[in-house]
Amino acid sequence: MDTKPETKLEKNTYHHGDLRSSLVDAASNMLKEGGIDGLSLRKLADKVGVSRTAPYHHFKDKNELLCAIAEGGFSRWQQDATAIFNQHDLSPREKYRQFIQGYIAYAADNPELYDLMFGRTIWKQNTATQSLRDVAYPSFHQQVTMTRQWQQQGLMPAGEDTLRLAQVTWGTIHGIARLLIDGIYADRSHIDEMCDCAVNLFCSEH
Amino acid sequence: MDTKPETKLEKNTYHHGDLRSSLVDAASNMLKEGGIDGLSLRKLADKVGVSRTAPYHHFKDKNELLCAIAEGGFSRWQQDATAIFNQHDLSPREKYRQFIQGYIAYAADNPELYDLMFGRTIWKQNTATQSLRDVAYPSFHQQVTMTRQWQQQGLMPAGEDTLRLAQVTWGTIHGIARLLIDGIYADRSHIDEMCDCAVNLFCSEH
DNA sequence: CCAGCTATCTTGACAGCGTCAACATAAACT
DNA sequence: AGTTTATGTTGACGCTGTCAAGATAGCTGG
Repeated sequence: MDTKPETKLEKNTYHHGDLRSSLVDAASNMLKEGGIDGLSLRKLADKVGVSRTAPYHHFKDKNELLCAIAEGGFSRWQQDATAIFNQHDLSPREKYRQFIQGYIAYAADNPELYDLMFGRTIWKQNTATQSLRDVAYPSFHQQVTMTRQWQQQGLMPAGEDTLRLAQVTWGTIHGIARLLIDGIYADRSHIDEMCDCAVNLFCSEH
Repeated sequence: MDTKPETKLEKNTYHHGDLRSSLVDAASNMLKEGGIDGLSLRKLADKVGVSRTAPYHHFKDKNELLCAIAEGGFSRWQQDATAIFNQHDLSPREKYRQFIQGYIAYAADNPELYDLMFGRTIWKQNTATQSLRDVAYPSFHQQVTMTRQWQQQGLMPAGEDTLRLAQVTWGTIHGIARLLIDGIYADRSHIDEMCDCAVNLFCSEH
């Protein structure tokens, strides 16, 4: 035999030692390649070098694995987002522009991951893990919090109900992201112009 | 045997007679029930009363069947849309409000169909049938045409590039529709308020 | 130090899926 | 009437997710 995949610290033991995170890592790559449907638990197990059913000792089913992947996606996006928000010396309007540009860029760079994070596979079926919820819900809620702030800064119309405004503005960037990653708008080259257009519509005159 | 599904005009012949449209009909229902993944060609054939592979004489593969279903979805939406546009005695603003409300209502009433029509299954994989393209592309393009008209009517900002504006406004209603049918915004009860909010953002003062 | 418990990994099996190949039937055309 | 063509059938293959049962190894208590 001896055909096990070698890593630096390969122990080649019966027990893998760190299978769970290895699975999430490899699965994230597989997701990137072939999307949710292209992510096969059997191929995944094969890639990591364990038997078909080994993953089932770390994830109840495919859904739980997907939730784990999505969780990582939310964490990384949260980092990107706070990096944008923490920038100084930027007008609120410019900061908002960068935010939605960064949002769509994240989606465009990780289309399959975005589809997993904000797609129906997890949310429509209502199969989100608790730990995924713990990461995702704050991310959803942040959109409302930020919207309130933007209203207070005079960037967005104060007259509108904050929740509705957040839903519409997030809906917009989500919709643009989806049109992009779903292949309806093929070219990324116009993203910037679209973001500018959205900012013009949503934000009061500079 | 005699277990064939009976219809009024049941001929019980070897040849079905109208299998193709029967398949599309039954498949549309199945889609409504279980979504794209829940639509199984084998169950479908069983439901219609033919053998597993009979559908393959009418559709090259599952994708072609899906395209045929989507085609019907576009036709029906086109009817709804023109009905809205043909209304008289309505201000442009009110007409636009009814349009986006109707759009989202159509999506909410036919979530799985909408997912098929505007989802990645068909467009990302670039597997749309020619006849589907012939129905879908005009529908996409209409959004631009209407946007230009709305700009000329003074409803939407004339300064913005028409194509970008169309992309952003369509992106918005598409995004809201998706958030709704993907189970991220669970309740339909706030649709009207969201539409009002969107109209306020996009359209100049009445 | 060793017995036993538990976590982990294995092979075997099953039902469901889309789809190809080969064959059967009926209708349509020459 | 005879042949082609359209449409239906059964059989088979490889893929999928997942359950059940058995094997191994590491941990924990006596």
